[in-house]
Amino acid sequence: MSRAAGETGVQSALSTLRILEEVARRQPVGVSELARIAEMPKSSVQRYLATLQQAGWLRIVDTGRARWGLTAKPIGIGLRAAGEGGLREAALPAMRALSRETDETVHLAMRDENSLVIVARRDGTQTVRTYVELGTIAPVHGTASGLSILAKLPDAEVDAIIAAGLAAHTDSTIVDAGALRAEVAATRERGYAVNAASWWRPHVAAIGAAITDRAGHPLAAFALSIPTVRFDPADAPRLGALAVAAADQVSDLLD
Amino acid sequence: MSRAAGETGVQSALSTLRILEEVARRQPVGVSELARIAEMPKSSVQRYLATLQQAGWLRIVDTGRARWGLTAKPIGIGLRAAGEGGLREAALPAMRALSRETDETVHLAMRDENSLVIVARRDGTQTVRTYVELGTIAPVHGTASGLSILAKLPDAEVDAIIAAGLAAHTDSTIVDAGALRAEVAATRERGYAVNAASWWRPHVAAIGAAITDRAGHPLAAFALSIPTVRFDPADAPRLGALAVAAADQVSDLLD
DNA sequence: TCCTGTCGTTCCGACTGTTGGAACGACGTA
DNA sequence: TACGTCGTTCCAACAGTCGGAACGACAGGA
Repeated sequence: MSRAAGETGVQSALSTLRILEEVARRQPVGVSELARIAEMPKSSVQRYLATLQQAGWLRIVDTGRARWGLTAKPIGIGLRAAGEGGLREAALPAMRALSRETDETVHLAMRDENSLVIVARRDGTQTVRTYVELGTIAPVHGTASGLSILAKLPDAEVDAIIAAGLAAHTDSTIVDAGALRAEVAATRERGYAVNAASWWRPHVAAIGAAITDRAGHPLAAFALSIPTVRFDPADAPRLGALAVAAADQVSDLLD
Repeated sequence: MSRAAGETGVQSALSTLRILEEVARRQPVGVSELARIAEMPKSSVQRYLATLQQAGWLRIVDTGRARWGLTAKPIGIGLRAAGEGGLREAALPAMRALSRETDETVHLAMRDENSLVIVARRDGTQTVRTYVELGTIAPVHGTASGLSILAKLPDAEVDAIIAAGLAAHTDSTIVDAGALRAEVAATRERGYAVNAASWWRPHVAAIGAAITDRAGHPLAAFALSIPTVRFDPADAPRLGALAVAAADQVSDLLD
């Protein structure tokens, strides 16, 4: 049951969690809209909302029209998932500095198995900027952050991720095992990762540098996220060096 | 259904959420321990865990002995609950400074209806310190943070909170409506709140100062958390002034 | 002004998904 | 060796969930 990957599972609980996530993404939001989005009967959604309210996760934000939103309970859960240790806290000053030095948007992405979660963002001042919502989950094999992390992993782990499958997100996502290994090798040589081809999101290029713990295991990464229209490959070495310096600085801070 | 406060609700979903919270608090943790804590049959807990795994919230951290822990998904949800706006981010530097100036532990608590959530902590260097786990939910009427917030609310809202009930947490928690109103008045006069009597947790005194938005509505509060054995009421004015200054500084930073 | 579409909410019978006791092999300890 | 506890699996009986249908309230257009 635990490994069949999509077999059994308490249906009503899955639906309820689905609604919770949808509310988190769209709050404040009403019953009918949720029912449409999740493709569930309105009455079922209503019941799930009441359940989540009873559990203390949601509440009605706007009593007039019954718009639902999150309570503070998820904050506590989220903080524990992020680890009290506070990689995020440790990284924020360096992020700010990196953003100022480069005048570009900086993302902090934490690794979670085969995916990344964007946990912090710092915008540059450019008139054209990239945008990613915090909490977004991104693929390791399709982002500069992810590649900078792969580059610091032993080959066995890289192979495990390849074995798990390389999903395409744009026309240029690297889906070939050999091509990905080559890119990892190139990243190792450079010290930073370059995504000039919009692997994940259209029109977005990026430069990534990994943050590691004492043992050299990659935990997270900084990414400079730049619209392709403004991205000049000639700048990559300069930006890469800055990103690596910022990431190393954070790495040194960690216990 | 939505207001009966503890009536209907999808049982299995409630149980599943319960397990999720328990895992968050005690990770890494195993099936049997969870079953004991939550007082549920082991097989049910196992099913809930599988469900949460399927939904992407949990995963087995230690495959050898099947210890469960959180994935990164809750981070995203938690970030949204905290508000991308980033009160937390805005407050961190001021917290650090306040902690250094006073050499005491500083907490940042966000208001959520009638309760507070501790969302950040900064320790002082003292040999005896107070400890609160991040994500902990605290009562508004029983903490210095809470009182500093109440003091910035209109009387009608204070009355609403009184009407909701004043639960006792220690012998000295303020449970009398009149006494609470008096304490609110005293806090308004002072500008900061003082909990010298361990209202909430035994042996813990505190000084609280509220953070407000542009309109003057209190959103959160700083608290200097000090073991009663070391707390000197004569220090309160000095510490209070520092806390208020730090809180005001953050208030000014918000949009 | 009436009408129509959509909102949030409530109800209840049919039925399906959930429940939890029991039993398993593996492991660690006395 | 024997015992306790661990995580895991199975399945029949049942309790809980499901979702269509209908409600009053509201907003906008004809």
